[in-house]
Amino acid sequence: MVDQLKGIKRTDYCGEMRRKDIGREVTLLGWVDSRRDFGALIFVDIRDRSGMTQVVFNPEISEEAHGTAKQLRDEYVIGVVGKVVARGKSAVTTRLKTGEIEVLASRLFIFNICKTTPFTLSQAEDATEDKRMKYRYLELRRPRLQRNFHLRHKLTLITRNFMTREGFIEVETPFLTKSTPEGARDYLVPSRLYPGFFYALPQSPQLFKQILMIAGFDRYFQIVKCFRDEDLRRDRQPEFTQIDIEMSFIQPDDLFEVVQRLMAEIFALVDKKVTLPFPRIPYQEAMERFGTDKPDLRYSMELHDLTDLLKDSPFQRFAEVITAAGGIRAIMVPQGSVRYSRKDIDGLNSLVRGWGAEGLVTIRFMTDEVRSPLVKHLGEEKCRQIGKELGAKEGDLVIIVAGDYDVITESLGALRSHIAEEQKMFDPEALAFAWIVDFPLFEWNEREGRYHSCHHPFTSPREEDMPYLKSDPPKVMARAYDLVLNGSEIGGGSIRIHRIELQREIFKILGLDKEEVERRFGFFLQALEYGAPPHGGIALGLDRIAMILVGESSIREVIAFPKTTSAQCLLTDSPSPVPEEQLKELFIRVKKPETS
RNA sequence: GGGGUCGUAGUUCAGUUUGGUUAGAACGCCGGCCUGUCACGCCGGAGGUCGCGAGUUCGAGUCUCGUCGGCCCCGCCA
Repeated sequence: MVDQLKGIKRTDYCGEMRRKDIGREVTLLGWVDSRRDFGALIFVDIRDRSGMTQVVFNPEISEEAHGTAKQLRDEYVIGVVGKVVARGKSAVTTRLKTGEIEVLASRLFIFNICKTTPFTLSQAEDATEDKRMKYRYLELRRPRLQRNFHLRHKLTLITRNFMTREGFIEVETPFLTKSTPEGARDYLVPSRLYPGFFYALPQSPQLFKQILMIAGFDRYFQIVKCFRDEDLRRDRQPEFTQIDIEMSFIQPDDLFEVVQRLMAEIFALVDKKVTLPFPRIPYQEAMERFGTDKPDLRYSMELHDLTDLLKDSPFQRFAEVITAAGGIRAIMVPQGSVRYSRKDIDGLNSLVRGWGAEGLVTIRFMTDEVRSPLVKHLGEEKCRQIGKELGAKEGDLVIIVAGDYDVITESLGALRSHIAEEQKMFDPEALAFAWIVDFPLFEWNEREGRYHSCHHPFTSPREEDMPYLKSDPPKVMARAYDLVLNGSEIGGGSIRIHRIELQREIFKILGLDKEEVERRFGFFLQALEYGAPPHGGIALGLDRIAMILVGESSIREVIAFPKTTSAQCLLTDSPSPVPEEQLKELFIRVKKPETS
């Protein structure tokens, strides 16, 4: 019933045969993608990782092969021996890359059968995501994911080759390492040999790569898994891959230059041209213009400040906001008055409310008419003036939000990307890179009543801001930078602190006492004392880059075995309980949460 | 932790607004016919815990409450 592989060897991949192969005898090994049975004549599309070929079973060629082909079902694993022939003129198809030829089968082997699959592989119609994850091996068999992982492979290969050519060497750093909680939640690994002690999986190899600089490697990189026990998102998984880079004796420009060329090589994989250098936008400016620190620059629709224009407003609500030191900001949606109905605008309104804003006010610029609730408060002339300020023309829509400065900025930022997405206001194939620079070094944490590092505590302040370190910490800018692509943060890094005095001072400002610093970072501070060179680096999110490279909207599509948004693996059913014995060995007793 | 949304045949979905006879369609699956299909076609057939659990009701896929799961977002992600 089922054949042995014996000496059967593949001569060709299914997707690679062309006219030039006509006349050859080939052996193909793969899966049945679909079967069309005409009784005497049977057509089977055989698929492997390269693509598909149509195989014809004709009893006049081989009675036996034809008889066996009767039994074939979707996803059976088969081998076909046959002759490559030209298709008849009317039978040529553009459906397949191999559409000019077909294989006339003389022998057919069935290596394995297959149960009826829980979803149809050969059709684009998508199964629900939990099914696709439970049967991940079937999902991965589909051409779309095959392509994603082939591209991801090329991405890592290009990166390794490029970095090597640039003089970087890849050094592995430990996965079982020290917990340094000041950041994301750690994944912990219990130590068997030291009861009650734990390793932590690295959130990033940050300190190791800095130590490698101290060790004189000069240029390091690593394609490395990182682990963060935080909630998941479309572009966030608990384990993810970084292209981790560190360089000695550099300024940010030296790093930007290398990373930009790497990006150009990566996106050349999909024949996309990357314009160098990438624009640089200070953090503050990004917030003001786009309402986010990771702006999507494929479209404009920038935020405009109307606070000055409306500062003597007769409209009471606006006056109140301004008195309360808030602001009034707006965006202009081209043809928004045409595209958005009243009801649609209600939807946008609840979106900004979700961001904490009180609500939005619109001005619709119609033919010879301005329609807005503001007309009766401000007059038509003032509304037209607002329109002019934002460059609104007939058919356009101005959306105004007033209130607390941060709230209106962020909610308009969210609105901006929501509208652009919904109205398809940009070329999805475009690439818009930018460096976001001049981040503040610290941010005030209300809950803990102390400063936190915006980036991480090893980030160097700007030289010119050093005087404010003690007197006015929020004023200090960091030598930190993010790399943004199409509204995604795909990397972040900084010039590091390499002098121990400064490092100690930063810890002090962060409110960490000396003992605590010693316990957590002592090993690192000690290293800094032994000739640490000036250095800096970046970590690039490989999964996010891969996602954009292949054109997916979730990194799950570029991770072979991803987890659900509740951090489970539906394929292996992890996490799962472990036998008592195993826990005992680790000196662990589990205390289950109270179920109320 | 919070908000939204989805859950009906193997799969994708309709039916839920306004409770009412035997829960439908397409694809897939099983059997039969077919020598140029590629969304093959034609004939016939099987297939349902309407996510799960309570409740309201003479009667629940439909209403209420709870719960589980997928996805999206906020918080979180140095």
